Amino acid sequence: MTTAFQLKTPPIFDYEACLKFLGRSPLECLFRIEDKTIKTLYPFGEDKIFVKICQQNDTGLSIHCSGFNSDESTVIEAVSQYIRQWLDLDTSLVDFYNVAKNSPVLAPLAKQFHGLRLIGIPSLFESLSWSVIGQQINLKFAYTIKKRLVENYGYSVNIDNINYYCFPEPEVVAGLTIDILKAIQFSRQKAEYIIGIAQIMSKGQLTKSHLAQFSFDEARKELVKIKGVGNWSANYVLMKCVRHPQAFPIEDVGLHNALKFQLGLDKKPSIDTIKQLAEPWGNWKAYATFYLWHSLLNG
DNA sequence: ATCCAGGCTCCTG
DNA sequence: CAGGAGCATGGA
Repeated sequence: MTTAFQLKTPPIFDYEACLKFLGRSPLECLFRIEDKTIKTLYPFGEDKIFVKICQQNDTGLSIHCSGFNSDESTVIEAVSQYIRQWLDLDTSLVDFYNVAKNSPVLAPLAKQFHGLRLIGIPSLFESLSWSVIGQQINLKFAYTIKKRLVENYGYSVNIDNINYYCFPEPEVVAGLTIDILKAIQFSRQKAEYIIGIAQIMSKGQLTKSHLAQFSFDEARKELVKIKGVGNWSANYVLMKCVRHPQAFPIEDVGLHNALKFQLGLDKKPSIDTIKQLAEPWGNWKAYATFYLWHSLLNG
């Protein structure tokens, strides 16, 4: 079946700023951007819904869905929720910009990227996996590994001669072996970590809804218990998936480099320096981090 | 060739 | 708890 609808956007929203972040890697394999339209395959139970998103006008996005058997109104609701989470459409940015105004580092970025939303990763398994993959390797290589994992083990549909992919399900990854993952250039450790996470999740011992019931600090402690998930990864997931605004991956090299550049330092700032610097950001540390990451994109 | 990359675990002191 | 070694491997 096919359906189309409009999704209202919040007052402070810049679709093209979001597109720029989404388009940051040519190796991205979970969605495509073409003519300012985002095309992706959204797993919704048995349905793998082909979703096209484009800007309709200043107040809304135009959403087109196809390839589903579920009830139309159910699909519209689910896809709406998915996009609102992905593009963070339900957050008011007014307070963030007030905080940014008083921060020498953030003020210019807030102006430059006005309307940019914290692009998330709604799937818990995907966000955890991506955080593990991204540990201590350059982003290009991380995207390459993700692509191999997705193309080999993710559900795919061919539409207009192009393959669209869903991130692999935990049940699938739980059944893989370390050697299989090493063959697509996971390190042994990362292969162990991601299979372990997949096993925990496929057994239902870790779910996003469960995690969402915890406070930020409780959730962080829960995540850090998982082998392969340290403080950086936990904060990354809480920032991009569970969407705690105070999540702050302070050990992040990209954050360090962005601060170094923004502050005109000759060295990367120390963790202590960053702690002090970020203190006034209060509950907007996740957004601040995201804007700093975005400042590293050129062009 | 050398250093770096969106770190983590495990071991010491 | 803080600090450090070892890990693993492509990119620039």
